[in-house]
Amino acid sequence: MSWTDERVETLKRMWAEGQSASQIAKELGGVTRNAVIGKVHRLGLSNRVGGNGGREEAEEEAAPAVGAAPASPPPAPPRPEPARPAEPPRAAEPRPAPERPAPAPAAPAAPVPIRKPVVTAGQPLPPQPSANEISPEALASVREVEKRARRLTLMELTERTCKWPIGDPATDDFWFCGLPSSAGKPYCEAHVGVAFQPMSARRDRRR
DNA sequence: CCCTGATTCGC
DNA sequence: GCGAATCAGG
Repeated sequence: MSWTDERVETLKRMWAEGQSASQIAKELGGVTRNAVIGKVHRLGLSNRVGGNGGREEAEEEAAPAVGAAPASPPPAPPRPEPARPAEPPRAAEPRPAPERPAPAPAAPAAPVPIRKPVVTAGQPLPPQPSANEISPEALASVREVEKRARRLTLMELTERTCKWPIGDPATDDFWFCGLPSSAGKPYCEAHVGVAFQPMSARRDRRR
């Protein structure tokens, strides 16, 4: 596969959308995420500024002051470092405002400058499956599984981890199930059972 | 272990 | 120019 104009365009578009390199690679096909990243760099669109959805870490290397480093300094061949241009003329978009597919009725993201435990308990919990419309087996399965949940944080979730929220988001007592999700589904087997119910299963409960 | 992007360097 | 290997971090 080669970087045709079309493929490059797709790459640019998806990268601008904030898609990860691996997602782009998957979409394009025939390339790895490394290839995508390499291309991104060659195209000079590294810094994904703007509504940056992904986090980046930029660690600085401390310059070894003087003398030799005590433990195993590689020969360090001559590394001609071209002078950096003052500032790359990056188009600065104030806020791309990427469309979010998820309405996310979650807790209000209050501007909390404080890092203290803002444990505002007593908030209304997100809708939890009520026992009276779920099969006893599924319920039991869920309770069982939640004892073994991996208790993942938001950042630890992946495409193949169960994203079922457990606990109160307003407190520290909150995590995601994190067990292996069943193929293509957002939840593990147990939570799929309570998340997706055939209409027939929720027979008219009397009001 | 899953993931992320960054960098290097032989091709 | 390309991208696998490697690195570095979450």
